[in-house]
Amino acid sequence: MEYNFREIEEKWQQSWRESGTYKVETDTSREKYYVLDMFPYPSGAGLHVGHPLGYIASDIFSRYKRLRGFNVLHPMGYDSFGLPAEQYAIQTGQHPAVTTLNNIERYRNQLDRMGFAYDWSREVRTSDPSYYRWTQWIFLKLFGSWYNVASGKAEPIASLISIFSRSGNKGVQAVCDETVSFTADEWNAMEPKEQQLVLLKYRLAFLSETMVNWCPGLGTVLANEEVKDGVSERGGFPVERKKMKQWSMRISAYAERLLEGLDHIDWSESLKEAQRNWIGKSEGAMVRFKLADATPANNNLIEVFTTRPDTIFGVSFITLAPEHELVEHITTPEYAGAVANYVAYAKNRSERERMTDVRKVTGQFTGAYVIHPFTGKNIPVWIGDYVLAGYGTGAVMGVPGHDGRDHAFASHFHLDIIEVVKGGDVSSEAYEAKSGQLVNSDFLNGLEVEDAIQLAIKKITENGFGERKINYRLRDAIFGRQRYWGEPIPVYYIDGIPYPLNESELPLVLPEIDTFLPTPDGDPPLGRAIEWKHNGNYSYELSTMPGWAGSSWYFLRYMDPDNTEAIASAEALDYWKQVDLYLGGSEHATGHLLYVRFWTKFLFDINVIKVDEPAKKLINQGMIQGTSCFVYRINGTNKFVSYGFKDKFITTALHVDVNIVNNNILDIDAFRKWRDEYADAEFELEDGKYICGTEVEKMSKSKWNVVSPDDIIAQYGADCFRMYEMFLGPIEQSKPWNTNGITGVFNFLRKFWKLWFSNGTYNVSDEAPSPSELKILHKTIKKVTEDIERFSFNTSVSSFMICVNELTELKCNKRSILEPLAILIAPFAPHIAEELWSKMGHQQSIVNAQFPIFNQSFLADNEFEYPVSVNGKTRFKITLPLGMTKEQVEESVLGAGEMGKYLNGNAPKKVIVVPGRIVNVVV
RNA sequence: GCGGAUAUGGCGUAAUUGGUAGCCGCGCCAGACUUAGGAUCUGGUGCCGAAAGGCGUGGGGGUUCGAGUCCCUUUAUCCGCACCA
Repeated sequence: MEYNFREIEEKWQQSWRESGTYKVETDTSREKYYVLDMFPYPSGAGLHVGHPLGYIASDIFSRYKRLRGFNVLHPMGYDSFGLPAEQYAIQTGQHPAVTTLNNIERYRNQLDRMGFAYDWSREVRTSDPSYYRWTQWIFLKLFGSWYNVASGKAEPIASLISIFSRSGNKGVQAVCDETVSFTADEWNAMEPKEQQLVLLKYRLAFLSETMVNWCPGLGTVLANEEVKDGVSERGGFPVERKKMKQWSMRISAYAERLLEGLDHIDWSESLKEAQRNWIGKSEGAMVRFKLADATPANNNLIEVFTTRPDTIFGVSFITLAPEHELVEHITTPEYAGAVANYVAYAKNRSERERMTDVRKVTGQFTGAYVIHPFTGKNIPVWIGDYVLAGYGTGAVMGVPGHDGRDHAFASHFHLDIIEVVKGGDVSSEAYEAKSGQLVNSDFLNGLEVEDAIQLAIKKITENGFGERKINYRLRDAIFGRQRYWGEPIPVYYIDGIPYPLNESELPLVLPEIDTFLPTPDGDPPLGRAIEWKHNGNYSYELSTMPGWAGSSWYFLRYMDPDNTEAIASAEALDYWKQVDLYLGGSEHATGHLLYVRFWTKFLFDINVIKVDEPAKKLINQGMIQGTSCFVYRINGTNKFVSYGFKDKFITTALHVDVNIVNNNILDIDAFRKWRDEYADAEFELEDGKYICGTEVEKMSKSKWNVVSPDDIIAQYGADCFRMYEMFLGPIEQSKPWNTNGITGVFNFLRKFWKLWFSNGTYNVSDEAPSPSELKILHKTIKKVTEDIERFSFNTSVSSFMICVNELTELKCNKRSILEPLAILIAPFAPHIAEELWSKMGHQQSIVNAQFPIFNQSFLADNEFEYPVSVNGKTRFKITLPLGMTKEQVEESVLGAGEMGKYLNGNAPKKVIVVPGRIVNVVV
């Protein structure tokens, strides 16, 4: 009987589906293990060979854990709200729900063919009202909470209201927007509307006037991480900065906890580093400079943030961001025109330009001066677009001697450069190192930088010029998208004030609309749902939630996906707790993975869950890149030249479908048929062939380098595909896709299969195993177990190959060896394992078997060949029985005849014995 | 500029704590069976050399009896962030 993977795989996939093999229940009598894949956005292109890499790895691990007796939760679902389906709807009119449904069906089909052990009864879809009802519920909780710095957690807004009515906001330590202070009486005297506006500044989900990344091409705002190099990540449309009234999430309240939590989770260092970087904690001081001429705004003060308060005596100017609110108040009439011009210039310079000529120094003097707090000297106030409005206070103290950007600014505008730290030549270049002695700095003179920083902060604080301050780069997350295909924000407006829906009114279902474009007067598409009103009267919020909303808590929903009373039952939440192993791409480092940690911490604060990190361990699978192929068209013609001639002409490289290229040789007939415009293409060939150029790139439809797993599975089967993807290399490494070695894996599976058959018929014997067979088996058990535990699946595949080669050589067909071997391979190649398992007479699925336990005693050899090194070089070998003590080995080696010629009757200087490994003699 | 990672045969890679570098697979070479096939089996395959032997983990240096592994330095590639005060 031949290895017929097609028949086997179809048979078992059907059997698993019908008998619910992978269904999991909450079972408190057993130890749980939760393995999660980052759920996919179901795109129209379907899966390519890169997607399953992580899914296969997590599947192997979850199957392994199950064989080890754990109650394993391993679910899958879809992040099914998103822009592409909506863009498609705009183009074709097809409802995004329909597009999404079709895509999901295709994904499911492809996933099923790979034999994954998902419990599909727990599937979630973020676009399903029964799911997003709870996303909206979490929004309401966030809306109804504020962050109390004193208790270090989120609290209900009611507690804040009661504080306000008792003692105003003076003693309240909250993370909030800037507010004026008020007393209890003032609070109680406020109109309800006014009170709501104040509360909005404290809520964790809040509405505010903020600078946003506006993308006219997509007609929506985008989050910082959705903007790359000044254009939108999806679609590549230009993005501009714009002030808009927007929903945001006060993630900044959690900055410190998000940072601190990284120390307690087992995530890759590079990923943690990326998050630390994104949070961007810096310690320093807030310093206030008094304006020389009185200005009504802001108590006559300019606040700056600095990490180098020690250089306070080196300040020779102050720079404000052009958008800084004080600019218009402090500018003197003499400079008003120039300042207005500069502000306009900076505003029109797009994000992209700002990024591309970072080093271009521009700025403008305002005519205003501040007074140096210690020296009393007048210091000019400038504006410059190297200062960012969004970071710190939007103002910096210019210390040209010790900051490169300030130095460039001062040099360009001929401002004073004062040396205050010794160690460099400040006339030519800023000395930025945090070491050296302070000079020209009054009470700081002679101190080292570290000490000077401390003393400077002390003096600044004592004199009321400022205080110690920790600043974070992390910005609050914009939460509204002016799009249709997302969760409606469960809020309605009365008189411009947002009010939350009642929990009982959820879900607020997305209304049907006829066109998915903004309304003629510029409202988001939801503005087209004219009848859609709260109580028939009040307008709902017209923006929807961003893509990350639904994915920020989905790991919890899998625990109890059909619950209609809560996000999940307390029982399920208590049992499954958090994800033990999370697998996904590193591209989510500063997006999804930060937001999901944020929401987890929030849900922890409000006692919905008992853990405050979503995933204990996280592995980033590498990306499988595609190999793009190129043809070279001579410009202005329909003539294509082979790779070797491309530099002889002026050519344009064009992507060509990799499926019509074989070994870099273009199938010319297929190319002519590929597109009408190429039907009469002409070619210049090399040796009668058209050679394509290649490049390794991200696999993508637009690059025509997508390889679908379907073709591979059709040719070699899912088991082979799974093992081959693992065999390619370490899971975390990115690598270009190629099928060069797949025949090796396929041959292995056939050899493996043949162990159970002689001359084509099933033949397994009940004979007792020999010591050498047991040794092979246990060597493999040991290796594979260790490999799986450390996620080194490529080496496990190698171990299986060695094992099968050795057993084939021994013609071993003994049940006592083959049975454990089948279990061992089951996580990797579940179909073939299941088939052989049932051939051996088992009624129950192999997934319920027990993973074989390694037994050291079968490995023991009775002798070992020691390589004997003399002065580090291996000179000869000596065979000794195992189990000798260090001293016995040493004695035997020194007594060996060959040792004599190195010793010449002298005693060795030193003998190093590593039992069972090596002996080294130093002479 | 800052941060992170990687570097081993022709190729993908392996080498738990420093202990015989190159497992396994691909490719290649030779042979067998067969006959024109991208099939199967057997043997070989880091480099130089006829051999003895020598050299070998991006380069240079160090620690050690012994370094792919530890330390310093340098180069290249990839990824993330980037006027963050």
